[in-house]
Amino acid sequence: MNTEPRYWLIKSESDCYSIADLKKERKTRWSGVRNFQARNFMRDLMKVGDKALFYHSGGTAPHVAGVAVVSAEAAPDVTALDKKDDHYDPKSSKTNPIWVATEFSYQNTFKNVIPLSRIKLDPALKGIMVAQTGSRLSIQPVSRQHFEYIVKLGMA
DNA sequence: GCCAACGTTGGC
DNA sequence: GCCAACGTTGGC
Repeated sequence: MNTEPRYWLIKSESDCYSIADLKKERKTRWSGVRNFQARNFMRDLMKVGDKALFYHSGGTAPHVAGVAVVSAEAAPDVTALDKKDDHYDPKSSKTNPIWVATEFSYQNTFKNVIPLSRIKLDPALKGIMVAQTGSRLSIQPVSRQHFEYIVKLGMA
């Protein structure tokens, strides 16, 4: 296995759950992920203290809005077991939960949001996964360099 | 609202 | 195990 990712990008539709919501709640379970690759990142690699760019997808100008920190490791995603929940998955059960969620805590909100269009244009961010067309993965590893660069832009 | 990208499902 | 069909994500 290659080096452990320590930095992430997590997507959320801003009118569904935004960084302002996280700020208000202070922390949240990142439930509702129904993609195996994204789940595996949470289950196998995310450690308490890992940092994540909070990305708002959807809307007219998708962007990175701030930073969240992993504050608890993966635990079964209870929304998969709840028949009334939008993310209910009949294949999951208490004994075989299938889906998990880590917990994220609020760290900060960028002074300037960093639009995807900006990310795509910046040579320093060449190769970042979120800028690749059709990159639908809702949890993505980010290199330390790219993470720190975006945070610097966001807080400048 | 359109459509490209791509993950998942299911027939064979 | 292949691959076509289907569904979903998400940028535009």
